[in-house]
Amino acid sequence: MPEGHTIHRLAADLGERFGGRPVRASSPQGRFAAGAARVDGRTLGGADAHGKHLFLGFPGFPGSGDPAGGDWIHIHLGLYGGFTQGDGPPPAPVGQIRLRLATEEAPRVYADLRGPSTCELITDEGRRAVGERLGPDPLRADADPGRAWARISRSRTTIAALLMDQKVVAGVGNVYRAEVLFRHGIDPYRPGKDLTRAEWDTIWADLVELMREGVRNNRIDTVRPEHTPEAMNRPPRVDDHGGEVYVYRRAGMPCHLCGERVRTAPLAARNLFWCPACQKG
DNA sequence: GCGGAATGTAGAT
DNA sequence: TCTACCTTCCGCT
Repeated sequence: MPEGHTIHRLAADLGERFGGRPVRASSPQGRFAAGAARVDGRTLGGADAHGKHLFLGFPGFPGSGDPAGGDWIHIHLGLYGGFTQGDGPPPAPVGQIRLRLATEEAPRVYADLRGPSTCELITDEGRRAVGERLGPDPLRADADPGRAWARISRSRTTIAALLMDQKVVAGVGNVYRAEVLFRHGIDPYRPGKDLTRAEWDTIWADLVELMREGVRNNRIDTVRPEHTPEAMNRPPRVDDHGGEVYVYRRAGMPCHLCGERVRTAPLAARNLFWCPACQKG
């Protein structure tokens, strides 16, 4: 599930449902028991996302004397973590629930977190430190694409690997990297230093649009209007990811634009997908 | 029911 | 470059 759009959507949803309200926090599974106990009963100040990192903020108690005063729950979903949200009282826990959030006052809502690679309690300073390790996030208003360009333009590493490096750009995952390179006809194996500034600016602007759309729809759609199944009179994609894409997980199938077979190869520990005919630039 | 892969990353080697 | 993490879902038997 999780590329940056998923995390930003979660931050928005959790902030809307729990923000400004006292929240019961627990760890039915037990692995986050101490952290949950520390924030249990406190008011959620807000939820924030940077790249694939989610932060739930619990301001310090008034008059507690804490200098910064806050605690954050820092969550990273990893490859298969996820939230299950619902209305009403939370059901009896099923399976391994690392963190359960619930309200006791109406409207009652709950959220269960399973399988995250990270779920830890951090301070304001810790929150800042995580942010400083990450590159600009196309979904954040404070993002500076120039910071990413400074690294890309000096690097012999392939653009496909650079896009997946969270220190360079935060929030892009395997689907967005494959799709954005296809959309601009860029050979995924081109070294970063061979890109032009104009190409990078175009890629960045496209990521901003695609990922915002991803937050809105809670899924990844990258196919332009003229290439949708309806527009091209082809069958829609049928798999669990939902969205329409050009090349991601379409290895061996014909390219929607030229009919060439989509290729796949491991790159930066993941399977890269691309069309060798359309992506020669 | 089992094996494998998956929108990810840290840490060891 | 490899392994561990540890959940879900798919396809195959």
